[in-house]
Amino acid sequence: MKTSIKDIAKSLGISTATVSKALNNKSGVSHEMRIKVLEKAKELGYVVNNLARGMKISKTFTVGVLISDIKNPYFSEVISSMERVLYAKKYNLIICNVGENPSKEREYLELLVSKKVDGIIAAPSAEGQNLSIYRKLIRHGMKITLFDRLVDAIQTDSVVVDNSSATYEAVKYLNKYGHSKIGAIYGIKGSYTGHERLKGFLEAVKDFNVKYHENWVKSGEFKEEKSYKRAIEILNSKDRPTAIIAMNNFMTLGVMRAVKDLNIKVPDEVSIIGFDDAEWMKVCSPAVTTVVQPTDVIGMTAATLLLDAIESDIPSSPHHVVLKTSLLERESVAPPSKN
Amino acid sequence: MKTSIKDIAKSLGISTATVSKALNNKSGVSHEMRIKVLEKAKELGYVVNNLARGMKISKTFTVGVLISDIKNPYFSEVISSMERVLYAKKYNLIICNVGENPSKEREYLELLVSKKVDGIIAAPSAEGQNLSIYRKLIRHGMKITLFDRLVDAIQTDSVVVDNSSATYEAVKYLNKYGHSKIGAIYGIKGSYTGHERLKGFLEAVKDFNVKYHENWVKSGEFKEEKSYKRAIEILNSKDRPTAIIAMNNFMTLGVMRAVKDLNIKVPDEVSIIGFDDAEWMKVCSPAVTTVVQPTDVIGMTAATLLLDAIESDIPSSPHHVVLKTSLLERESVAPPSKN
DNA sequence: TTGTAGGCGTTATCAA
DNA sequence: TTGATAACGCCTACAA
Repeated sequence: MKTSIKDIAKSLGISTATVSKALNNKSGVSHEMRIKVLEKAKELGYVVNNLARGMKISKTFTVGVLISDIKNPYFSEVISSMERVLYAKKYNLIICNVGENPSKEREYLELLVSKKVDGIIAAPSAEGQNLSIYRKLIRHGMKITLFDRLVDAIQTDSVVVDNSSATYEAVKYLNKYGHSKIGAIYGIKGSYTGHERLKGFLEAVKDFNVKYHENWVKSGEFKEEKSYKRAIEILNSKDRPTAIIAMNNFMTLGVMRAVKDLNIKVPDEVSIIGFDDAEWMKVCSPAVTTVVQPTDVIGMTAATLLLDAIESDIPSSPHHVVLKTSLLERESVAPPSKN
Repeated sequence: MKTSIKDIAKSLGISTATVSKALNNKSGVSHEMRIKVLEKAKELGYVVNNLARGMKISKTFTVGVLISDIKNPYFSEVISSMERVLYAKKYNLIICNVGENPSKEREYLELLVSKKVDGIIAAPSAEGQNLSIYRKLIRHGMKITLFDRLVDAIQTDSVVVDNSSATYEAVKYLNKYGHSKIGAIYGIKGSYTGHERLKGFLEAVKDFNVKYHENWVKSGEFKEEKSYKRAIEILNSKDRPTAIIAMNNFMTLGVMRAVKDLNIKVPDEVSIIGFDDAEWMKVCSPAVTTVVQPTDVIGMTAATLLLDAIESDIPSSPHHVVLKTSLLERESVAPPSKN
């Protein structure tokens, strides 16, 4: 536990330099000596001190992962996938769960640099208050990969999904089923994903001549409870839409709870398209047709991008990866009823 | 980014000792000097190097959290709660997602000691192959708090839930509704939670004179797919039970999918009690009556226990906290039908 | 092949 | 109040 290379050296009557070389498979040690050192190390229960090591080689094999909510299955799936690729290369990850709290984000960011992480993977806080900090970090050489929420103003690797075309396609799909009165629960206009998804929706509404009514399109602020209330309002309006699109997993849940509580038959009376995939969407009745994000690929890509940046010394221009979402057809969409 | 106290010292024409004292609010610096140092530090964008610091003070403000699956909402909820209390005291957490892979668990454990974490919160791998390692770590002074899966053989703080009485109560509840033919999908006998939950079930079966049939009680190995298959088998048996208890969230999902695919009405034709709570359980039809674990309290307690152990120098005898589960009544239980 | 010694950035002890 | 200096454990020229 607290044995150092000094102890090994002393007990073997050799120098710490030799021990270090032996332990790190460097040249300059005889085979026999290396064996002896390795054995002694095991015997003494030696474990390298990565603080000292990191200080010397300026590398900690640690990366920070900054997200808004680890309870959100989207994030835990992405993290799980990141962990897989990072672990394969012996990197650890420090989780920074910042909610939507910019000052917590700031504190964590500073903590990460003080701990000398080799890089950061971040889904920056929605409103982008800390843009300048990210920029400063990058300028100072910190490797950063952004995901989920893209910040155009930051020149660095990023991974996002085709948010606007995702909702565009959702509208198109509903339209093909004959829907021309489509409502939506969107996130937050000021956030990247919120903005993009709403944009795609509105474009499609225009392109496909879908009726638009401001009472049908409301913000659920990415939250279940808000969405539940907004959905109730929409569904209770006199001339209600025949279909509703929810723009993330929590909001989808809110909408589904709303139709359940109002005792509205899905998809007979109203069709629903969700966003993100979650276990419950396949067991609930009806199973929810939804736009799914490839969380596994998102995590892998982000981690790989960061690793590449860390391990290559020549900084290349930023890679911007845009991944495709797909519409998973289940049971919550049908042609509108004829009344 | 790469300014050190040396830079501050030099640019102010003073010694690093003074700078250090000023920065750390230690006595032995004049007020004026402290101000000057603080200003210069900000001007130069100084950030402490926690590797060097940790090396000196033997403290990293980092704890490792070792779990089997971060995608499991049980764990992500617990972690979220741990993060809250840890963050409040400026500790970071390193996530170790080990699946059910003992060698990965071993590697991560070693990584954690090499990174000099101040403590470890762990839900040890099910079969307990690495017991001796945990024991050795504790003997060497590492602070460890176990949760979810208790290992009696390890003398250290722990927090678990009253697993056996949880399933016992579930049977009792069903029995009160008139069920005397009750099936179960349990986890893995060799694991702590798997064992305990099955034990409580069997005890209740005996105490309440519930009919027992080995075809009704099968292992879902904590997995959805297995449980789905086992549930299908149970439900297709000629003399099937009138109620089924599933013993974790994934297995509950498997059972619910099974009844859905077999087109069996719940709770009219068969009653179901799940384990753990998840979003989907409240939206699916019927909403699932389930045994819920207080994930929030579990995480808080484990983190607090660890923090206490870290921050007190006199080692006290281990605290074993057992938290209560509760049965959340929703819609999936009714009296058995009369055929 | 092996060893010596300096330094990574801090903090802490002891003098000045 | 301030400063010089020795660690913490490791790696790495460079010298032997």
